[in-house]
Amino acid sequence: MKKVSEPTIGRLSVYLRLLMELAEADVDTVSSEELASRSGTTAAQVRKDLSLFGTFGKRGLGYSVPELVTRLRAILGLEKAWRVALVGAGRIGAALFGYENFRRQGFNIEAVFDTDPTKVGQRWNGLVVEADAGMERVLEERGIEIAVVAVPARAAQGVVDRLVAAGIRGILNFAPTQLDVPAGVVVKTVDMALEMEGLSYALSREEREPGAA
Amino acid sequence: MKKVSEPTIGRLSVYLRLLMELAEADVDTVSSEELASRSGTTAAQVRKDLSLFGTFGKRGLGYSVPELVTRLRAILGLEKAWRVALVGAGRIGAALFGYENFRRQGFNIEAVFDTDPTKVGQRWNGLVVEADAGMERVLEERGIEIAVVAVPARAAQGVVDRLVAAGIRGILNFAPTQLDVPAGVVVKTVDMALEMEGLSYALSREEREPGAA
DNA sequence: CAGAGTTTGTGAAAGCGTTCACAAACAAAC
DNA sequence: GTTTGTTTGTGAACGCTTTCACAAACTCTG
Repeated sequence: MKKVSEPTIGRLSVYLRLLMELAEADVDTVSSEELASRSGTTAAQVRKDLSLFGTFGKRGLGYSVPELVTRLRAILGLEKAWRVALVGAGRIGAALFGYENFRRQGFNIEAVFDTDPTKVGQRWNGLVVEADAGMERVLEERGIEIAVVAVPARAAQGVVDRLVAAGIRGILNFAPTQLDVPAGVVVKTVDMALEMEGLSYALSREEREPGAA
Repeated sequence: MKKVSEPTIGRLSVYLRLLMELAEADVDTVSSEELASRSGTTAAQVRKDLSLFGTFGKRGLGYSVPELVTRLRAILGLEKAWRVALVGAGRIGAALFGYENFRRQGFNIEAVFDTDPTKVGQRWNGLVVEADAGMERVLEERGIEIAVVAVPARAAQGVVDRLVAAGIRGILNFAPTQLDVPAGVVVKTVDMALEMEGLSYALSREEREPGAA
């Protein structure tokens, strides 16, 4: 199998989302052109992305929506339900916990941890917030596979070290900090401040040299 | 001025964050090597990134921390305070509202909007949640420059159209959907589900072909 | 069933971003 | 002041991703 880039995987997720909408609307066939225009890319890009994983289309017709949904879900590993733990029961943690699109794709939050004694013991939608101290044991007991880190930046590396030691190999990080993990552990960072600074740059730039962007 | 890529801007933000920490610790000089190892990139990359905007270093010595902080803040447009509106007073909106790193870099949330009548009128840290209907007027009155869209996906495009019509040219989008905007308007999307699916892909892949990643 | 019209899959070309490698510039030591 | 050691700035090479372009494969119509 050829090498697959990060951006490609991101686009596959986008295609999948669109395809599920199309399936909902009982559309049964879609062209690369249609998919491209709805996802903000080009038809050639769509075909290249898909061709990395097999040949799913029919020439002269396009792609079968239900089939492509199935294929993409398989490719992205979304056929199983993932067991997820949330570390940090602050506002970001709460937002994530309530995020619909999470559960819908099979990411089930099955544990919530925090250090704050006033938060420990609270019920979140039927799930009890647990003390940070017992984290390793709970991760093991519940077979957690993915952790979401939503703690302050200065605490993040420590948490991550513990998660890695406990066997977690996938981490979604919200702390605005560089994390070091051993090979074999995957970290994705969501950095809102970074995105805002990207906006700031683009807007300042337009004021300085109009029409440049 | 040469063309500057998205990834470069992202790295500049990271460098700035590190430099502010160094400044806090009264470090006054830093090498590209040091900056690189702390930000997870290479020394050559750091120098290339910075060289796009001028020559800030001293050969044989490195970069002056305070000077580079100033320069980066200028480059990223962070010398001014940006007036930001939050559209959508749900959980994600609440998380963002309380996000420290936002205000610290000069992004001031000066209006919050929602359609839900039970939310309108609530006080958020001294700021009253306003009805969606009066959005355009408030944006104008308060000179809002950047909007954060934290509404359900199906409502996002409509909100964005109104924002653009009202003169907003920078949008941070949390809705998991493709947004169409005219040229000159910058949209950055933060898509948590997408990142999770990236994790799912990487983890599934490792199970199928260990050591591949 | 033949012909006209679509749409895919994919090598090849082009475009970008990263890495390399080294001369130039400076600091520090003696 | 000279030498040794360090670090920057940058053209060139490299590698990866995207775009192009078109033959092959299929549909649909009459």
